[in-house]
Amino acid sequence: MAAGATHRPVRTRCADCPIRHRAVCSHCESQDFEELERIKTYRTYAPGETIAWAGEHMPLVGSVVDGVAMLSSTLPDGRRQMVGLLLPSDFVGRPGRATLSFDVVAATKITLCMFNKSEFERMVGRSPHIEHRLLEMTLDELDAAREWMLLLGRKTAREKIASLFVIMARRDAELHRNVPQDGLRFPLHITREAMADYLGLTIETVSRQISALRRQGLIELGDNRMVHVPDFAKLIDQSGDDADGGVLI
Amino acid sequence: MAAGATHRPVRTRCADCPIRHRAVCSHCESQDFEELERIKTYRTYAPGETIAWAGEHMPLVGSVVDGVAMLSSTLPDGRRQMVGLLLPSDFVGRPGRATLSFDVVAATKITLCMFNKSEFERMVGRSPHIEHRLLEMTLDELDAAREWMLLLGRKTAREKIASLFVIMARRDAELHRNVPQDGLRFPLHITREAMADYLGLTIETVSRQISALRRQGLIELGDNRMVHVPDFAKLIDQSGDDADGGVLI
DNA sequence: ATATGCGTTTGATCTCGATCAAGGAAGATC
DNA sequence: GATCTTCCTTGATCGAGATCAAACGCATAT
Repeated sequence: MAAGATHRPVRTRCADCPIRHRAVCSHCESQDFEELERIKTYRTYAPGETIAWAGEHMPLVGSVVDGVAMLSSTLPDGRRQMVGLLLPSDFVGRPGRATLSFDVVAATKITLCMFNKSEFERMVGRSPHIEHRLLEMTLDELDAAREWMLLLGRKTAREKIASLFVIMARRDAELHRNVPQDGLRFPLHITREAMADYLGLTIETVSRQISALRRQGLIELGDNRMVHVPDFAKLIDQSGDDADGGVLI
Repeated sequence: MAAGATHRPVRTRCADCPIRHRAVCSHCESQDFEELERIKTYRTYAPGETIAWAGEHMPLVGSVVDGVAMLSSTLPDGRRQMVGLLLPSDFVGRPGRATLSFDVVAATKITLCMFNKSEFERMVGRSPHIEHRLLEMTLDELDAAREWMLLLGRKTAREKIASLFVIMARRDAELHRNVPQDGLRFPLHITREAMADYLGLTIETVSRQISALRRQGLIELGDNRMVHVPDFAKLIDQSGDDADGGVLI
């Protein structure tokens, strides 16, 4: 970086790095980025493959580069609940913890960008900014988990499906910054089973509700699992949430 | 502290401090404790009183000294879901965030120990250990929220009630370190409505399931809202979870 | 004593989503 | 091209929990 670079926070984005959206000084922290770059490795998993089991020792942390992974939890009799959806740029792993609390499973073909956890932690120990960023990200995840508790505990099947589509649409939009024209389009990578596990429903109910939304013209399913939402506000109406602020974020 | 105090981490507990269970060096960090002591204030709320509204600017952080508070979320049409139960020693507030995401409501008469948020944050900025501890606590809350997602999405009414009792019993036991003799005893402060909001049920279903557990001798309700669990393992059996390790933690 | 109010319990009935069952669509594999 | 296999859809039926309704226990107020 040129001499005389100002000591001012800048917001950078790096989908391949566990610490994304860094709002720290790029000048004094650039060496962190470089070190992260040096130690990173990529790994790809097939759909359905378990990336890590709950309770397992997990020597890596990282982030999703491409594809979708699920955090899920299973009761002794096999009932399963997804407790987190990991989309591109999401953090994977538990800094400062030896083991995972939940299974991590690839929902689609997925590529992760991984770092050795102890090396990452040593870096964290040297740089309080990274720990601060980790805290921010964890608070965001906690908020998302709690929003999901409202969905699981109090929403109807119809509202659950609509909410899922709203969330997927928003996540896709913030990733691609595409300007909506004749409505929104986004890919629905995950299977009916994954949706059911996420929403606390059965696949039959998921299928029926999607059919119903389709019959009412709220969504259209195209090729390659693309979903087209002609009127996003109408979909939000079905989600049970406040339509605060209208479209997208 | 005597001269020659060793530079060794000790685990201390301070129910009145937001940073509880500190596993840091008591020698070099004692000034943090002292500063926390200096700026703390107490405040008591009546049952049902709203401590803070979602979206509100919250200039304080702190922790529960005595009583129970609820974090809850409400849909536009009034359906409510509790997304967190704040028991004595739990942290309240969002360090580094301007506003709250959820309502904070006193479930019982409750006493909080509060700190000015910006003063607290200034302290956090000076001491990376505190931020580290905050991250740990937030990760714990995230795990708890995700456990609860499994309950909300996949457990039956019976299992939900049993799980709640198991959690309350464990929380009480870890607070009082009472040795179980003829089973466990703990106070059930919250109303049927609060339980229903927590479990994603109606008060009628909560009442019926509690009556059923009582008829089967799994729990007994005594005076002053005390619950007696003659055989904790049998209660865990009803919760749907693995009976891993048996009694208590 | 009676009234008022709140939390709780219990009963009767209904409904939404689960369960059981069958068939269809689109790739893979041979 | 035929046959799996996997995922998805749709129909018929069932049942757990919601809803509607009434009454009880217990406190405080009148």
